[in-house]
Formats: sequence, structure tokens, C-alpha cells
Amino acid sequence: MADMDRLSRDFFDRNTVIVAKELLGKRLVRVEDGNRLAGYIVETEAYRGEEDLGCHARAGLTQRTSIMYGSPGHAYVYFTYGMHWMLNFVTEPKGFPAAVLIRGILPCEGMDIISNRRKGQPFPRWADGPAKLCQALNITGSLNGTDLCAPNSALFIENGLPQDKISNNHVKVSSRIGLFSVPEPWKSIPWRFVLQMEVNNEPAGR
DNA sequence: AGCACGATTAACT
DNA sequence: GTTAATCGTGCTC
Repeated sequence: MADMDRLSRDFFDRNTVIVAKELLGKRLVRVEDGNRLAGYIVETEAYRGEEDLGCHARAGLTQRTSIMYGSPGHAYVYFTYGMHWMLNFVTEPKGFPAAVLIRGILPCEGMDIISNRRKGQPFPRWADGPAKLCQALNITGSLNGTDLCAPNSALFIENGLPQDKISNNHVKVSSRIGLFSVPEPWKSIPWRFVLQMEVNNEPAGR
């Protein structure tokens, strides 16, 4: 039953760092024109609260950050560097601004569409970056605010790999990427999680 | 109104 | 390793 596989709001309504780690191995699903595009989440980062000077919420409540102050289980999609979209999931109770940045997925469904959008790149590197996966799954600002827990949502998460099947030995923890002018301790806080997967050089099931 | 910079990527030396 | 591409956001004047 695919619907029982979908993560509910309770999953996101927890400490952001725990959610970021437990999102590893889950399956991100994008429904577009009736097609399922999907991939296993392999890299995440936690951004947590106004005191986290790496988090957009350091600026307080603004039009852009308001989604992070809302209910957990919604998509926060923002535009940066004049050309790239980034996908995040809002976490923690309403009123506390926090989100998990999805930094990489391993595509597993909709391979033809994804590979066409990522021309020139070899599998499994079609979506190994926060902007790359948004391009691969056609995620833009129109999906900002999407409720991941609503029926018929264009974006949601499925259980994917069972949590107890992911050994801590396969999860690499490090500081977050790209925070050049962010002061310590936020610059080095170990809130990045990477799932080390064994991957063939060819997509499965083709 | 103007400015500096960004949770990046691809292409280059 | 270095750099251009390219524009929304938040801050200062």
C-alpha cells in the first residue's frame, strides 16, 4: 500500500537534526503530469532557529522565511545565486523556524525524464547537489509551501529503506557546505548527513 | 534606491 | 584551483 508508506506530519514535527539524519534513505517523490519521479535521499543538512546564523531565519520573520515558521511537513523552496532552486522540508512545531535542506538524491524512478534534464552527466550523478536535484525533478518556486502530508500532493516522502537497515557506519557526519561568512559555532556545527551507498555505474531496472 | 552577497554549478586554467 | 553566470533578499542610506 503506497499510501501507508508515506511519511506523516509527526515525522517532521521533531528536532531538525534528528529529522535530517532520519531522512537519509527515504524516497523523495515528485508527481509531474501523472508521472512519478523519485530518488533516495542521500545528503541532508539541518537549519535550526533564529540563533543559527547559517539559517535564513537568522533574519527573523520575513516574507521569504515565513514558511519556516509555519507547520512542519511543508516544502520550503527558495531561489539563490540568480539561477538555482533549493528544496527544504519544514520541521519542528509551528512557530519555531527550521528546515532540512535536501542536498542529494539517488534517482530510482522516472529515469528517462531525469536523465534528459541532466544531459551530459552520468548516472549516479544526475542529482548529487541541491540545485541539481531540483532541476532533475523540476522543482521550482511554484512548489514553495507544498504540504508533503496532503493527499494528492505533487511532492511527498515515502519510507524507502527501513531505518534499522541504515547503519551508523554508513552515515557520514560533517559541517554544512557553503557557509563562507557564517561565524562559529554555526559554520562548523556537524549538521550535514551523507548516506554512503554502494552504487553500480548503471541505473537499476533499465 | 542602491548595494553586497548568497544553503551553487559548470566550465575553464 | 578559479571564475562567470544572474537576480531575489535583506540591509543601509
